[in-house]
Amino acid sequence: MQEKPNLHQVARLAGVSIASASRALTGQSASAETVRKVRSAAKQLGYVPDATARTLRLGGTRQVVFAVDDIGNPNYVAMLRAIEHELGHRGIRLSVSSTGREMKQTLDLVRSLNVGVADGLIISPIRVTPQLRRALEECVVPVVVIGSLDKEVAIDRVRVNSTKAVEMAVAHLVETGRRHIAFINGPLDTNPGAARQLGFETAASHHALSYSSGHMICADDFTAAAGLAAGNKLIKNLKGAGEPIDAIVAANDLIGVGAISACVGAGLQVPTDVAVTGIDDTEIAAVFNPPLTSVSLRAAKRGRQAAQLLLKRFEEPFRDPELLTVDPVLKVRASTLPPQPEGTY
Amino acid sequence: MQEKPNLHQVARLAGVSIASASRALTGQSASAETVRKVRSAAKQLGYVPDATARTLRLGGTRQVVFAVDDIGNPNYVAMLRAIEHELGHRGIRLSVSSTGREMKQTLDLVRSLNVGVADGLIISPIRVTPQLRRALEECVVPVVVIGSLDKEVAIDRVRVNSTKAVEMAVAHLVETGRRHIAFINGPLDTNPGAARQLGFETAASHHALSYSSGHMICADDFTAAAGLAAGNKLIKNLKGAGEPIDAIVAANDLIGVGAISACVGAGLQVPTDVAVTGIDDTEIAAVFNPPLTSVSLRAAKRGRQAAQLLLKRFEEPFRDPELLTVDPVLKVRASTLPPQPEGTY
DNA sequence: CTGGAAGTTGGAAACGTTTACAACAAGGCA
DNA sequence: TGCCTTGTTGTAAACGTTTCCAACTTCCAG
Repeated sequence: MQEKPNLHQVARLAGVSIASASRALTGQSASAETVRKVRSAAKQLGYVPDATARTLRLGGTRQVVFAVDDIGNPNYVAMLRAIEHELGHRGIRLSVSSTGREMKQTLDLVRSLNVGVADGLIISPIRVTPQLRRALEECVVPVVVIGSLDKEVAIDRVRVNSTKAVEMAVAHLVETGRRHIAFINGPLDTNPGAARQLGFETAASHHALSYSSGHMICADDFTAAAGLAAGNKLIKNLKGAGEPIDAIVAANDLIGVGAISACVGAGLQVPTDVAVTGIDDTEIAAVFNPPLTSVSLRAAKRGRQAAQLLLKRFEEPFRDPELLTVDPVLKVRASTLPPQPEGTY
Repeated sequence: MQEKPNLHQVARLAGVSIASASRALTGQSASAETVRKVRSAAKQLGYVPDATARTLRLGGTRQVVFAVDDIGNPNYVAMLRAIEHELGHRGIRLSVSSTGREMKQTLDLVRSLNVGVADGLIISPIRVTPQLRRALEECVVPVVVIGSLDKEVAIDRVRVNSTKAVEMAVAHLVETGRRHIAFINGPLDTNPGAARQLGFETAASHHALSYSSGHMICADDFTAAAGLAAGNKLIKNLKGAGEPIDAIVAANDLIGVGAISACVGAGLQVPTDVAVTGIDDTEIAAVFNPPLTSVSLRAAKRGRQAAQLLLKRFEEPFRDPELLTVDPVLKVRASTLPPQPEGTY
């Protein structure tokens, strides 16, 4: 820890005015001699310009905030990496905020942007209240939303059809011979939860699957631990009701992983007895035991696109808001191998 | 997006000087009448004080940076949560930086602190070069290191004995009847990698285990994918050499998870044929299939302590640097059940 | 030799806030 | 009444930077 010198001291040491010192360092018009003197003085003192003062003068911290509910979810980590990559080489720092389930924290965060902490916000909220929507609309810096917003608002947005993702998962299970499919969702009061619920019900009726309310259960959140708990409960309930299942669709990979553990704990083989699918296609899916079939929601691509939208808006603040949509893609792995390997026919 | 009003406008609307306006809002001496007028004017305009200007005047952005190599590692997420919790209710924002394996990025980050972007840094580096050590020493803001630093430097630090953690893992395996133990480490040029290597070799000789160099392999990094690749290679090598193993110690949970997948892929049952242990006791350990025995390195506790050290240093900038040590604890799960259940004796 | 162009320089203002200081009013006490 | 205390207010300086503007030098063409 050392005291940091300021431009006055550099200028004094170089024997020039602070205006000249500033120009010499920022590369404005200055004589070669002045530049040399100032550079040398700056180096000698270890001078670095103060970011706060510069920000105040210039307007614009070169910082963007990325806000998610749970940074522990690998899905968001994938987004984060993509955003960081996109913004990083433009000299923009990324500040990550894991807001958790407290809506107040999220609101505080958005409001804190109004005090000039950052130049922009990329947010992927799972719960959207009217307050949050208003806060986002009224934000003094550009906002890009990854996900849903219920009502149309004039904000740049990247979305993915996760309803369709669930439908794809169900279709895949049906195609590989499963008919008794259960669904472990996340909380229904979240946007992803609601969309996926719709997807399951649509697909179930489309494929004329018979299912009862006992086939659907909601985990407390989108984590593996919650998935395990919900999976245990689901299996117990269905066993009690005498309704066997041969497949589980999980609302995301973490829940899916928890569900597999629940199956194994209950003595059910995956995929022999029960097939399991996840959603998100996170890193864990490929290395789980067995590897988890999952529907990719293209987190990295969405992150990249969100960053690009934000950059575009920096350039042209008054563009019409844009809505980008990416399509889910199915990744088949061992957790949904057919009960009798197809090769045996 | 709206234009943001400043204090001048509030003062003008309230019919007072900006000094009075500032005092009224910050709660200094001001008459009830003035406070009322200013408050009302501020609310009417939607005024929020500008953080940059305030920072410039007051000194001190209320922001701290947390830097890690890979935010995708749940271990760091646990630290992050603890730090955020500790700093959050003191009104300090936490900015997360995932520096990746590029040393240059880390150096840039540390240097960027010298421009006044944040008031402090908590860093958990896995590779420490002399340059990095120097940059940390010369940093103008307080730094707390979670992890090793090779040489003693005058910086607050929280450490854990991960050498001992590996020894505990090996001891546990030996106690449960394993004798042919392999080790999948992370990169040896990292501090955790080096410490764990030492731990394995110490423990192996202490328990008089016979092992060849073929029993030790290094994954490319501390991820599950690298663990899977290394696990595959390890199994193939040992099979080629005709050296069977009955246990694998992995340098962290992600590698451990990858190792289990490798075993399963090679037709080895876990824990019946091969026991596997991880390190870190991250969330994934409890929900994996089978649940992974792991040695907790108390990530949350270390994060909390690091945050507290930083806060203490804010209070007293010239305290002597402190070194806190936490002890690892073993969490036994199904991945190391003895080959013959102990109950059968 | 003079006028202007081109290039360089320093003074001072600005960004938006907080606060030291002085001025002022009101009130109490001798 | 005069003096001191107490409380409130406004002016102005400060934080560290960038940049407008005017002044200065140098040089060249007329």
